Amino acid sequence: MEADTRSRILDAAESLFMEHGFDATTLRMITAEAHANLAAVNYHFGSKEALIEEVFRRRLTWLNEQRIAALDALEAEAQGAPLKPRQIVESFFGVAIRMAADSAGGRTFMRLLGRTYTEPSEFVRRFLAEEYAAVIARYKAAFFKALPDVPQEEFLWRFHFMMGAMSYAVSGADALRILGPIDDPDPEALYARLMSFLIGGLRAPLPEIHSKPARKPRSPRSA
Amino acid sequence: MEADTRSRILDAAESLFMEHGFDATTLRMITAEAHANLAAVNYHFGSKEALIEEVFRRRLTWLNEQRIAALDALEAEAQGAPLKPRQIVESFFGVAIRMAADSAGGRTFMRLLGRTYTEPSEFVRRFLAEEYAAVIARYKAAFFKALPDVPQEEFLWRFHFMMGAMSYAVSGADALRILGPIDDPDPEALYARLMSFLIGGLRAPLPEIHSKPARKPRSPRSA
DNA sequence: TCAGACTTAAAACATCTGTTTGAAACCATC
DNA sequence: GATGGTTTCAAACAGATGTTTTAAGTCTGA
Repeated sequence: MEADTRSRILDAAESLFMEHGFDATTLRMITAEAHANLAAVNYHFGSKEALIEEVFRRRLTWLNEQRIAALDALEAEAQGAPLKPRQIVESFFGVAIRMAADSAGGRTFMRLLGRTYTEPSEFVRRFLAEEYAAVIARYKAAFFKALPDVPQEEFLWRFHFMMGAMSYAVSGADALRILGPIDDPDPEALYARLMSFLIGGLRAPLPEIHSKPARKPRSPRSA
Repeated sequence: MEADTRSRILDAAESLFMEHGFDATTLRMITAEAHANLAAVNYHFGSKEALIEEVFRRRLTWLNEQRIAALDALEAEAQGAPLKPRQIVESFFGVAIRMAADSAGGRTFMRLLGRTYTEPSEFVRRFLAEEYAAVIARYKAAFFKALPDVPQEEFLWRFHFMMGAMSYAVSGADALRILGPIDDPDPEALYARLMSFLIGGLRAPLPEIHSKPARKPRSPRSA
């Protein structure tokens, strides 16, 4: 019934990081929830930083392997022809949404991951960049091939926007409470909704960019 | 040149919160950057929590007033007719993007705000919900009137996705580094890009949702 | 000018932080 | 049963944290 100490610590840390953030979560909170001794974190992982990295690694590696495998399958089937944008979007974000639908721990992890992209802490961002390097390169190439008429810079921003929408999608009802009461999402419906929105945004007409700066209202400096 | 202590503390706190997050930013870091005594924070604001709230309040109040004023103007001009979705989106997110374009402190603040929507800390979320209550109610009403064919729940999710995209848009190049090197955005170009994406997503075809009575996630086929 | 409020300053407060220590407990293998 | 490596445990560590205290400065208005 009880997993080993190492796994219990990872589960507790994942959940608590999600709930309180990295800095506000103390090792004492983690070890208490994991029914482990305080020293166990430093024994099994070496430091709190190393624990944070391991919390991400154990799921993120699998997640990105799934993404690459999905892209491999699509490209094999296409036999060198460009993929449809929708296929690429679905394979990248679909894997994530499916993981978020996993009640076990995937949901907690995806919500944690979503808010970590914009995490201030430098070492976390560097770590994420490394973990993502391979999969991002593959998907960038696939998108550029699928949308040759879209300038690269333009597309990168759209991809960035899509990540933002996805992040909020999995962060779910918590942040949505600002907008008012809403049902907890059925994963299938959430997936359909997000895909529809993402494809709509991705395929939107390219913006006309004027160089002339518009007048802006003055914001308050101090009060 | 030097503002008073209170303002210097607010500016320093805003910048440091943005860079390191709330918990990792200590009062000693803030007062050092503000060239103020450590006790000044508790003297002027009462506590660290109250300081955090004041950092948001001084700009957020103004921001949401601008939003309501923009909506007032649009609705006066329309004389009771529904607004165009694009107008509503532009007035809500345009104000924010314009504030983010302000080099003084608005940019720092908007980036801080963007990542705070998903902030774990309970008291911050409650505070934001209160600050947003009025403006959200107004915009919800305007959107429902402009898009009567879109179910309310559907729209709330799309609004949520839009907030996510906007949050990532202003968080900007930092998070984008994961995707690879990219120029720091010209505010006008960023505004045009985001608007194009948001409108595309908002106007996307409604997803076909195989309705929700299925409580079981991951059930591949059911009615 | 002097009193009284407001503001700054230095130091100390109790508490909490991540980490380390050294000994006990466990557990498979001989 | 003894051995040696692995894992747990309670206790302590040095340092940092938000907050409070007490005293000194600064400004304003009569």
